[in-house]
Amino acid sequence: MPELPEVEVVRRGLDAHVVGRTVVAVTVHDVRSLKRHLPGAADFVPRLVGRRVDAARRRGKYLWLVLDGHEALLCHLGMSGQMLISDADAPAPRHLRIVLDLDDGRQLRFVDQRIFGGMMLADVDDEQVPVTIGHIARDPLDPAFDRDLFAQRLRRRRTGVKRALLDQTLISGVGNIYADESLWRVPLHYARATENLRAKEVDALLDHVVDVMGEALEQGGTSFDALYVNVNGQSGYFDRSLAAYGQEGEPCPRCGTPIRRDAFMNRSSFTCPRCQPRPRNGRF
DNA sequence: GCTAACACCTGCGTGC
DNA sequence: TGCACGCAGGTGTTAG
Repeated sequence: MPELPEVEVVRRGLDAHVVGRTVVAVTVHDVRSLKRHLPGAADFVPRLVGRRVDAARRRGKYLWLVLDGHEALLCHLGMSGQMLISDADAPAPRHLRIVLDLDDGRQLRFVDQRIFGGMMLADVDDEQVPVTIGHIARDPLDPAFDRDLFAQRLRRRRTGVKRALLDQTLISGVGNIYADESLWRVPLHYARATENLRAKEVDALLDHVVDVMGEALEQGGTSFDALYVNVNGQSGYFDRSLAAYGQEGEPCPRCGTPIRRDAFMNRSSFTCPRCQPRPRNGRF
């Protein structure tokens, strides 16, 4: 499931293989991957053909290729999206949705099993950020990320700390995996009320978010199956380092208590019941 | 304005 | 063997 480190691995691959190339043809195999491009494939294809890719950029889990002119090809990988660089004659993978033929004879292929991701063309602002993601907050690996502003906004919220971490308008790039890992490291229970968090706890939480994502990035991201891969189709190794996420019943690496799984926001939360006790007045 | 619930979507694993 | 169902979860929309 691509979160910030996985998306950054893909961005680096695009930076190496796609920047400087020109799109010579576009094939849309499944229009559902263009559901955020409201004018549809009939508009998407001719607008993209002939465009040169000037840069590969990212904010949180959003990824975009800056095109010549004031436009970008914006992409979100959703839960199962992949951006693969392939030779044009390589066999088409299952769930191939969109293909960009490049001027070096290779293809940029968008593969997405569950179709939660997609592509769209968008205008960019003066900082070359697509205007359609103007509401997405900066991510904690962004040099311009403002820690004080984040802490201020977090403590104004009236919700649980994990719910806030997953809110991309407050802080971007954090998904279920890294939220659970960061909270385990502090340690904090996911239901701790944001308004009761102490400044030191917010500070520690941010430090751990940055650390856990940095470590994941060094290991090429997290992979539980073949769904997350870099542009060359290779998986990362960070799943071998997870302390809490997906470890139900396994001993907590800190105290040995079995990790517990709770239903949370139609998904799962993993905590150590001893290190991360449930708060009395928690918010879910 | 803020928060929470829900729909979207497919493949895999499990139980019957 | 085949079917039904639950689960995985990021984002946008809608309701309160």
